[in-house]
Amino acid sequence: MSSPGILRIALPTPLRRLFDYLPPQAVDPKALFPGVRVKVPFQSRTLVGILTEVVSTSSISHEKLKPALELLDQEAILPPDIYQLCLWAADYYHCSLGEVLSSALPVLLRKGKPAEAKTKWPVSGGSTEPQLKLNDAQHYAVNSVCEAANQFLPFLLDGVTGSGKTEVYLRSIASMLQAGKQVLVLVPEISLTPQTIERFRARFSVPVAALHSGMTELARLKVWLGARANEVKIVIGTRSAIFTPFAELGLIIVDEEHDQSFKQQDRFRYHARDLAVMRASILRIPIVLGSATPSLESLLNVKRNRYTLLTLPLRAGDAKMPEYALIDLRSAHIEEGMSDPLLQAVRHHLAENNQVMLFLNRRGFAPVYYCTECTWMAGCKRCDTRMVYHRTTKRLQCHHCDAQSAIPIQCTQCGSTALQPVGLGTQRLEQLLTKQFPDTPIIRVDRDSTRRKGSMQSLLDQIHTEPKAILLGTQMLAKGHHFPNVTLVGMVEADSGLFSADFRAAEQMGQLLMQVSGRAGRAEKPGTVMIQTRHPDHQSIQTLIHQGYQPFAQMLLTEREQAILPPFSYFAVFKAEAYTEESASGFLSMIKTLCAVAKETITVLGPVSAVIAKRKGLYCQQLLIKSNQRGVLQQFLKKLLMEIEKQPAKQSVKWVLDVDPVEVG
DNA sequence: AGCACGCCGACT
DNA sequence: GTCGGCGTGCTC
Repeated sequence: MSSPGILRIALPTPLRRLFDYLPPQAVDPKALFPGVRVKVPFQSRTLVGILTEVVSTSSISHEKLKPALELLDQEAILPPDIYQLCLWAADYYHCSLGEVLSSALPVLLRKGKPAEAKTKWPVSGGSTEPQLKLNDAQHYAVNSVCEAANQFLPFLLDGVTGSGKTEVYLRSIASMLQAGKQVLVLVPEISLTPQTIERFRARFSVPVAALHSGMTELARLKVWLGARANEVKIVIGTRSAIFTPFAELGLIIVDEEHDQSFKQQDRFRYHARDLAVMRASILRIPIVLGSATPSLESLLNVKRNRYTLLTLPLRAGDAKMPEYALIDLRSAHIEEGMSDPLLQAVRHHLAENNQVMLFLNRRGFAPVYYCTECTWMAGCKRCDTRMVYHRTTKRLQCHHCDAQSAIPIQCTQCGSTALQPVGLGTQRLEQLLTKQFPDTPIIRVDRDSTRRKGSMQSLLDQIHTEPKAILLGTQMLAKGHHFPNVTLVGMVEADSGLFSADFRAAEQMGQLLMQVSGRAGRAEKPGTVMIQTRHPDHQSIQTLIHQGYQPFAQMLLTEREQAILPPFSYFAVFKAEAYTEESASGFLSMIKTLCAVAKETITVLGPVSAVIAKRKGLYCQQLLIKSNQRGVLQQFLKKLLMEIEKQPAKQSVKWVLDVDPVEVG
C-alpha cells in the first residue's frame, strides 16, 4: 500500500490526531511541503489544515483517502519558531495540533484567505517624550536586559506602581530597535487602552501596532503580516498576540505577568505568559515579566535561579506608599455596605477637592433576592446560582448564563410579597452614594455601565475632567488606568479572598489589593487606602499592609510548599458536564479508575462538583490530577488520554482537560 | 467540535 | 400527512 506523497494534515478539530489525504490534482509535488495551508474535504465540510509531513504510506486504507482540494500557500504560513511553539503547546496542553495551529493564525487565514495585504505603516511621533533620568535600579534593569540580547534569559521585573517599570520597558525596547530587532509586548485584556498605545507611538519613530479582540479581522491580519514582514517593529497585544510571527524578534515583555487573563479559558487552554517564556527560549532571546505583584510561580522561578530578579524600589520624592486603614465591619456602623469611617473619609477627601475610588467586585444591585417570610431566594432555572437583582434594567439576571426575568412581586414558594434585595452590588452602592453626596459626580465603571462601544472611554474622559468625583466600580477600574487625582481608595469588601475554596484566592486578593492601592496618591498627593473587613486580624491582610506584597507572597509560598500546592506541584483538571450529575461524575470516576496504575506518582482528587455545580442546565463536575513533577504529569496525561479515547464515546458527557488550571475549587 | 442521519411529537 | 426536536456516530 505504498504510494508516493500522502499528505499528513493537522485539522482544526478537537480530535487529537492527524488526517491523511492524497495530493490535490494538478499541483506540483514539490510545492507540497510542511507548513503550507491546504483546503480539504472533511466529512461533509471543507476545512483549512496545515500540512505537517509528506509520507509514503498511510495506516488508512487507500480507498478511504480523499484528495485535498487546494494548496493555499507557496511558503510555510508560520515561521519555524511559532511552529515549534505550537508543537510544544499541543503536547503540553494535550490539545489537538490542528486546533493549536489554527488558533495561532488570524481568523481570515484560518478561513483560507490569502496571506497578503498591502498596508502602509505610518510612523507617528518619535522621541517626543522628555527623556527622564533613570535611577540606579532602572539603569541596572535596562542594562541587564540589553546585555542579554540574543540569549535566552528570563527576567522578573518587580516594581510597584510609580517605580518606573514602563520606562525600563521603553529603554530596553529602544535598545532592541537600535539593534534592528522587533519587540512583542503582551498586556492583560483589560489594560490595552488607546493611551498605552499612544505612549509607545509617541516615544518611537517606528510602526507600533496593537493586537486585541476589539479590532476587525482584517486589521488583525494586517498587523500579523506587517510583523512577519518586519515592517511593524513593536506589537502590543493581548493573550493571542503571543502567536504573532516576527522576522527579527529581539525581546518579549509580559506586563502584569500575574494577570489571570493570560490564561485562555476555552478550547486550547494555554497560558500566554508561559508560552512567551517558551518562545523566548526557542528563539534564544531575553524576556521580561513585569509586575508589582508577581505570581508565586514566577517568584519560585526566581528562587530556583531560573529567572533573574530585577527590583525597582519606589523613587525617592515620587509617589509615596499609601497609608492603610483597616475598618472592622463587626463593630462599625454600616449603611448599605459603607461603614461610618469610610463615609467620613470619602467626605473629607472630596472636601479637599480630590477624587475617591471605591472598589466592589460585584456588579448589579444585590446578589440575592429573598423572601423574608419563608427564606426563598430567586435562583436561576438553568444554573446553580442566585439571580442578581439589577435596578437599572429592573430585572433579575443570572451572571453565569444569559437568563433574565422580571422581578417577581410575590414569592413563588409562599405567596408573600415581603421580597427584598439582599446584599451589596455596585448599583446599590451608587444609589447610596448619590443620596449621601448629591452634588458630587458619581462614576460607575463595571461591565454593565461599559457594555456599549465607547462608553468606557467616555467614562474615563469624565473621570479625567471632573476634579472631584467618586469613582466606583469592579476590578475593571483597578487595572491599567491612571487616575492622578484619586487620594482615597476604599475596598468595600475584602473578605472574599480570605476564605475561599480556591487555593489561589489569597494570592489574587493580595494582588488586587496592591493594584488598587497603587491607584491612590500619585505624584504630590499622598494616598490613603481603607479596607473594610470582618477579619482585620487575618494574617494575610496584616502582612500585606504592614510589610507589603513581597513578605506576603513569601508567606503564601511557604504555605503552598507545606501543602504541596502549585507551584510546588502540578495540576491538571478534567472538567465534565452532563444533564445529570451522575453521568458527569460517572465519567470522571472512570478516569479515576484508569489513574490507579500510577498511584505512586499521581494523586487524584474527586470527582467533585465545580464551584458552579450547574451551569446552563448542565451539571459540572471535576477531577483533579496532581503530581510533584511536571514531566511525570505530562507523560501520564498523554497515556491517560489515549486510554480515555479508547473507551466507548459517551456523547452525553462533554469534557475537557485543563492543564495548569487557574481556578480550582 | 460540527454535521448528518434517524426516529418520535405538534402543525400548515 | 410533514417539519423539526436533539440522541448518537463519524471525520483521512
